[in-house]
Amino acid sequence: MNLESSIQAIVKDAVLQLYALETEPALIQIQKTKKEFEGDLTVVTFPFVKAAKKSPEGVGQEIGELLQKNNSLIAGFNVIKGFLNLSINKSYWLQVLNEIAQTSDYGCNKVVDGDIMMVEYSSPNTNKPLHLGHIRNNLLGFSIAEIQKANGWEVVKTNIVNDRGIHICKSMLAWKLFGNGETPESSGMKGDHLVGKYYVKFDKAYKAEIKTLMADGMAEDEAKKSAPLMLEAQKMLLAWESHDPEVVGLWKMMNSWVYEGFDATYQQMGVDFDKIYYESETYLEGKGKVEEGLAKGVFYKREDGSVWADLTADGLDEKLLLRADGTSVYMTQDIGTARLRYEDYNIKKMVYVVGNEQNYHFQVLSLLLDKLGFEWGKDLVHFSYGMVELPEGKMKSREGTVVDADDLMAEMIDTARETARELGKLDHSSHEEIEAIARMVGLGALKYFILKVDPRKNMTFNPKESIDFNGNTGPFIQYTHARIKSVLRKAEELGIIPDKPVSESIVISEKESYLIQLLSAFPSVVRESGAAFSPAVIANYVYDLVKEYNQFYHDFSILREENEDIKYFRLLLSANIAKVVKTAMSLLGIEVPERM
RNA sequence: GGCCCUGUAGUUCAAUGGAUAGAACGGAAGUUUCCUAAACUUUAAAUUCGGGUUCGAUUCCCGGCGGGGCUACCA
Repeated sequence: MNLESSIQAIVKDAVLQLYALETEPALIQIQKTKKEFEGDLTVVTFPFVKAAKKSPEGVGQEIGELLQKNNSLIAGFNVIKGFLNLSINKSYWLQVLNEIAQTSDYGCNKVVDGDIMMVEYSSPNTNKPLHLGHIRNNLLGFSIAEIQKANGWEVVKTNIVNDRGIHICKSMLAWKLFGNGETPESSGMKGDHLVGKYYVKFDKAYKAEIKTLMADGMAEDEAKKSAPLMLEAQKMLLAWESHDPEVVGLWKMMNSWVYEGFDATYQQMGVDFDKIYYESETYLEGKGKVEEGLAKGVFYKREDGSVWADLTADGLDEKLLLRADGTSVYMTQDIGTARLRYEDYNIKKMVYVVGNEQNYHFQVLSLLLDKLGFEWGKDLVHFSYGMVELPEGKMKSREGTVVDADDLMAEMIDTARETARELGKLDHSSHEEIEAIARMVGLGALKYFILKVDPRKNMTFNPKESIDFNGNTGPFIQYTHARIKSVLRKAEELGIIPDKPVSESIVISEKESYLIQLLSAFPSVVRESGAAFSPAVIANYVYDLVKEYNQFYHDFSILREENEDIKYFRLLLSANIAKVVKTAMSLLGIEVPERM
């Protein structure tokens, strides 16, 4: 039983005794006391005022007195307006610290017991390299997977690679026409970037064709449809679908370049997958289900042969499921992939990490799966996140305003290395160590920058302003961890290792008990972040913790403290803050260095 | 047009219906014989507008204004 629910229970009894008011303990509002007031926990008294027929202050005073009299946990209280601020006994906090210190997997909850959750994220197209939008997707996907693991789920991280379709044919065609046999080896380019180059080349040449056609008097729509390059790309797609060996050979070769590139990017980013699905292998899977739905009368066929779902009764539109020529669309494929996944794994919960521009799609998907009789259709989770925008608006790959993932990560690492050099931080470190730390810090800055924002909201990234390394940033948190580790190393040289409980009778400061209180909140933060699908909850928590610790570090001596018990206590406190920081950051997919 | 999301300091972000709306960057002013100054301290600076519900609204509801998205036989 945690402190908050204990207090709720005691307050419930007090209210019953004083005012004969029956309340649900869970409805009693307990909050952490604001920093500017004295106390640890605050009871909001307004809800009892009516039954008590007294002023909020009076109610607070009465409850406070009763609690203090009857409960040794309460060391004191004060009432301000309708807020009853309770001070908790310091020995209680020391006891809490000792418990935290002895819990090796502190922060992990058994909210569920090993049920399988599948998290789909990344889902790239194989015609261009990953960009900043993918970075947000990948970081959120990886992080939420880690967070759900910490909450007891067995998580299967999955990726569906969009490796077929007209857009893939475009880069293939451009390479065939303009490539002169260029390969990653011959050009020294990373495979995904090389393929992306031809995707851009296609678009340029295609636009030129449209322009020419329009100059000859053709309407724009018509020109777009009849440009020779587009017709050629469509022909290529048909050839691919009929397994034309030459086209398939080209496709395999170029895709293998892309995968090599993606693998490098994923590895640098520190994300991974347990199971990868390829659209080329799954895109026909949904058709059977649609036919089934058609037979059941859930869907209907139009005169031209196309198949539709009528969702107007559910407040949505009509949705196409099979084209007139019998080929499948995005929605059909997602139905098929979902079916496959549930055959492959005993999934209890399916999570799609996909941008909020597809909210409608997933609303429909959920409904369709439900109509098709999948009992899990209704409660699939669309982890919908906001776009990353530039100051001038949306990133547009065709206008060359996308921020490339590889470039950005490399820049961040360079900046980290340069900053460390300027500060003279790593003058005595080996080359390998400097590189490892620069990578941790550079990526830490980037990842924290992205993850601290509420995932649902759009966020702005200004490429001209570099991501900060000071203030509310990843490096700030990493630095604090490194500082603590440094103190712990020095303590170890003195023969002090904080691995035993501390005496619960020593006198500690408000700052110190507040730090313990923050530590004690960690498991519920992890739970809340999992329930809300928000890594930002953890990011904000760990920042608060570290900010408080830095003030403590500045104002208190640790190793120079003369009282041995207090010195030991501060070491134990510091060690456990480092432990929680490390765990919390790992849930964000961010590593923390031992020194920096 | 219809549907959905969104609007907080100059900027980027916080705030289960609760106290004097928190931070960071940027601005101004400080702290280093002392465990790492990527730190710490002080300071100026914000809830788009109008109604409603409530003891109490940045938060919930209605309306106006602004921003974004979806509304493809693309994925």
